[in-house]
Amino acid sequence: MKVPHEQRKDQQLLARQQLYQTIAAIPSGKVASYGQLATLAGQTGAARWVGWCLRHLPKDSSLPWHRIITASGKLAFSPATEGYLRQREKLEKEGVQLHNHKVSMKQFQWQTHDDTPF
DNA sequence: CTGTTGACTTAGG
DNA sequence: ACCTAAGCCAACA
Repeated sequence: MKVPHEQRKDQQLLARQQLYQTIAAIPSGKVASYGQLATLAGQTGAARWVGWCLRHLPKDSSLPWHRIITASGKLAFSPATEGYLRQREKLEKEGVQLHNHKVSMKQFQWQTHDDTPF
């Protein structure tokens, strides 16, 4: 039996792993929002937490972090920043085009009907 | 322990 | 369509 402190730590770790797993499940060419991922990872309403996790992502991580955008269809980075350009580059490489700093709703929400892996 | 900050979201103006 | 205010979670000073 662990002390509550450690249980909480384990919970957070588990949540992060679930989040990573969810992110990894995003198909190429599609994108998802922060809040959406938070919900799928069992942390409904924790969009900022998702942002925090991505910010502290290991450099060598192979997660498709670039497929994560805001709920409004825009990139979370400010335009003209390095992060914005990197993400945009990766997205376009996968066929996701940005129209005036925004992503088309069609590529948004990767889980269209019943092909959800959950 | 309070306040701030950040790869966010939603509801109202 | 853009701006604000509140709410959200974790980390840091």
